[in-house]
Amino acid sequence: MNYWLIKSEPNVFSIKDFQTEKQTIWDGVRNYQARNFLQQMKLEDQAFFYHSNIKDPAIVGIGRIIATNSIDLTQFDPDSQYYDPKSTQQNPRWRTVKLEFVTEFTHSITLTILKQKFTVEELILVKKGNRLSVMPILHHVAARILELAREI
DNA sequence: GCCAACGTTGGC
DNA sequence: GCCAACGTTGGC
Repeated sequence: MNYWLIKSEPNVFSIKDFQTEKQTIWDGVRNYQARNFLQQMKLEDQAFFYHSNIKDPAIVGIGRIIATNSIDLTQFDPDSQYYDPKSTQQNPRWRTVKLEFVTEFTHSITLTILKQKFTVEELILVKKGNRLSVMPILHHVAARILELAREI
């Protein structure tokens, strides 16, 4: 079982929304590196849920992968903001996964804390200017994040 | 709201 | 294939 981190702007989709809706399709990813990581996700992998683009960005909870490597249908929808006119049904560009809500941390782990606890090599998230919205998390880093979620 | 960092686009 | 211009992300 592997760990990932996915970013979401809480104004758009928050951990509370996730909890309420129980499941969500992680569509709209339009970055090749992030797409490739989405494709590598396996059933039962877990994803740390990160709130970005707010005053105190933080890891706020966890989701679990319940469907892998699905076609992202929004790429074919001209009315979607994620519409990609260059993608074809024969050769779809963009993939997605389905996630199930697992937990919201009682104490979220802020970016400030993450920067104190982890190096850029351990956790690319803490690198200045990093914009990757889907990334793998090393096992030992995941274990320490889970500890932090209990300790704080 | 600013702007650094980065990815993408398109002219050449 | 290079790279300037542009658009977006996201921390601050």
